[in-house]
Amino acid sequence: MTQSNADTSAELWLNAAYDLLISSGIDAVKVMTLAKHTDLTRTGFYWHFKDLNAVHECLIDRWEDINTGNLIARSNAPAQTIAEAMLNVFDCWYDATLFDAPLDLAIRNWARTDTKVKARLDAADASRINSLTKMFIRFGYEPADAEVRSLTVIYTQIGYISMHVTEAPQTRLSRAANYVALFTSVHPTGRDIYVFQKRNRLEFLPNDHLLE
Amino acid sequence: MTQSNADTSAELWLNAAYDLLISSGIDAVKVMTLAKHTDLTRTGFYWHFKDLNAVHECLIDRWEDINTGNLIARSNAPAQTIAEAMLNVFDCWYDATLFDAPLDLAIRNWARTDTKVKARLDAADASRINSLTKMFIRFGYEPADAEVRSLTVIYTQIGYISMHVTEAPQTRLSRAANYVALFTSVHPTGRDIYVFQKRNRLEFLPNDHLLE
DNA sequence: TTGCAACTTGACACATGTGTCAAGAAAAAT
DNA sequence: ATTTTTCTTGACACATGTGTCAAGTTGCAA
Repeated sequence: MTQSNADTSAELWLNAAYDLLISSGIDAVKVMTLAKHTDLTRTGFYWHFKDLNAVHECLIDRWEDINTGNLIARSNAPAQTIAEAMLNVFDCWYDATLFDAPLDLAIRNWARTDTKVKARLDAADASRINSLTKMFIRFGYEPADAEVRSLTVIYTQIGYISMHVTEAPQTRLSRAANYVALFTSVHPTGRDIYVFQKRNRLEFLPNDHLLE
Repeated sequence: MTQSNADTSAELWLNAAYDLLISSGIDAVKVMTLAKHTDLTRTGFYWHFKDLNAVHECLIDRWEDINTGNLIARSNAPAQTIAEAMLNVFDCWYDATLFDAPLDLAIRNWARTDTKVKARLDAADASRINSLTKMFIRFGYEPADAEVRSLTVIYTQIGYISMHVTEAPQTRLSRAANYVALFTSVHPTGRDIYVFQKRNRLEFLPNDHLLE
């Protein structure tokens, strides 16, 4: 599935590495295994990459760019209210192109055994929390309060991923409003939810009554 | 730390395997590595165990006995009210001898790559949920409702473990009442909390006003 | 003191994995 | 038409890991 849109064969190798990392963890990402999955020869790998570690670096870079990158970008998106700002961040959990949850989980498992990865994960978590904290502060929250709220957002999201929860789209959407209320202590307006729903191309459910 | 109370050297091997599983995952549990950690020789391992797989089985058995075993036992403990029954189950999250959270997490990661372990994990989860569901049903909950509540209990707990959350004892205790209320829709009495607190030898906080 | 349980030492055969190298083949670019 | 990029084939040296075996040691126990 991921191999389909590969321009170069370097991307083929990378995509195979990505698939294996997601499905079986970093210990499964081996040159021999990658060769089987790409239908290329083992030695050809070394034409593209110095060694296995080079691919490892690429995987972490991809994760950092997509996940931490987009989370920070969404927390800096312009908004009139904190509810609107929070829903901007929520895009990450509703749009798979903005936040790769399986990759985040795989990186977290990898970090359990690799100190270098652990260091980059800790740095990423710190900058994610920092960016969210700044968002809350922009909307008038006290710094200490803002940080606790940011931690709660991050913890809840990581817990959700770890549990591999699968909810029906309706369930997910209906909960979004509750989570916003929980995290910000401000109830999103019907308009906020409508815009969020439309932006994420979620199914239109019979909840137009939410509109003001 | 775990090696201290080992009677036989078979237990020494098992404890080393346990420590490695917890800290670095099942891929780190190798005969050579175990030999280094036990200060025994590699070949001596085969005097006690048929092969590596035998130790793997022992680890899963230990996990099943302690975690699934105690969870089911606590959900069957006698209680007057559902709040009391729920707090009986909560003992597992507050008493490390009743439920080994790091082991549960390690087994869950292992199950991601090993289908046999996945099968045993699924079976364990099913019987945990089944036992909790029966508990709710005993106290008059509708079967469908009882199952959703059981799932919520399990999911919350697994999420908590996955996040490696560390809370101050006061925080943990104060949240227990909230969780009971959330899971059962019944507020525990001051007496319930007092008994739970005493049973788990938690610090006595200035909350005697909770008593009826 | 005899014997067994609990090891150690050192070897062997085997599998899987890494990284390198030399000699090519196939296709695309110039 | 020739060069360059993108590979393949097959080999080599090496490391790490598994499982087995033969022969010897150590310490406790009957």
